[in-house]
Amino acid sequence: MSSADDVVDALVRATFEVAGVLTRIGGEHDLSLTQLRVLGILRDRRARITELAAYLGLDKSTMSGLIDRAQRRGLLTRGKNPEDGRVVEVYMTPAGLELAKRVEDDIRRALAPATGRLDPEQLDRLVNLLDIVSARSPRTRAAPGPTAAR
Amino acid sequence: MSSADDVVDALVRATFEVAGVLTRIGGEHDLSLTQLRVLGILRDRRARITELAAYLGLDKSTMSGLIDRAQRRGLLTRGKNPEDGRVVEVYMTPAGLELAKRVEDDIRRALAPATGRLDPEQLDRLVNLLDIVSARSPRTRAAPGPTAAR
DNA sequence: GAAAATGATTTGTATTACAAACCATCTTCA
DNA sequence: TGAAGATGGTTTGTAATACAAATCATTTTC
Repeated sequence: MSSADDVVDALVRATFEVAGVLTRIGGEHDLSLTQLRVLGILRDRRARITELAAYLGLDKSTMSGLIDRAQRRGLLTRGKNPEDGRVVEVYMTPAGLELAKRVEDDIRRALAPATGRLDPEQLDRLVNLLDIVSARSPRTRAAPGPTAAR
Repeated sequence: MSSADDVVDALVRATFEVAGVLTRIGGEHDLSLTQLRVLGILRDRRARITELAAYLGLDKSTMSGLIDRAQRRGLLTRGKNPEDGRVVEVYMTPAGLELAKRVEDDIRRALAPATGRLDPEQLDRLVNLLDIVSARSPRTRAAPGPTAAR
């Protein structure tokens, strides 16, 4: 059985490919891959430093610096937690949200040639398969209709 | 149509997940994600500095340093090109090949829980879909037999 | 209320990355 | 042929990323 090996190859290849696109698009907005992720996470919620660090698998000191620079650029803000004086909550500024939206659009545009090679059924299948791989199954989709057999 | 958006989400999520695994496994062997890629590329062929840089989307000066450190660790070697005195060819040492193999095994092991959630047919489908996304279609597989409909 | 734990920042060091300047080796072509 | 330009790498300088250890401030625990 070579499929198990093949899928690792394919996953790794796709990973580097997508990561390359993300790095390029991020770079066009002066954002590193990590900063891109931070913006992505903070798009719809605030989070504390340690929480972000744990989620991204980074040291809290690394996170501190990352937040510093993004804050200096006016993309996000540090706030206090009224319940616990030690905690720092991070959330996006309007400018940050604006940038995040632009970047997201660019990413969709940049990946369109790749995803565009798939027909709707294949798209659906790929989403489902990736969700399984990411241990996110099953996806709560907009259309709860008859999704391909699973 | 939300599939086109969903697939970007799924791809990005899977990318960060796989990249996280690669970063972790690499780290266990004191290898950055980039160094991991370099080893992966040089596993079965030699390459010149500029070639590697172009392939990885890095500056040649970055590549130079990367090679420096890997060479200092005894993982790879710089050689001359007899046809063109300017060119530096890079290739793995036995120790580098050894390490690359160990890392690859570890990566397969680390991804096994994720890929293991797929049955053989799903594995096959995922490989094919990812290959299409990576503009690599169709894959020349070990088993040229009746692959699932495409 | 002192000691321990927690959340974040600071400091120091290595790596990654880019750009510009530089050196050596081809290539071109006058 | 021999100077000018192009090409392939390295060096140097700077910034960002990342970790670890030390530090500071604020809870929590006993």
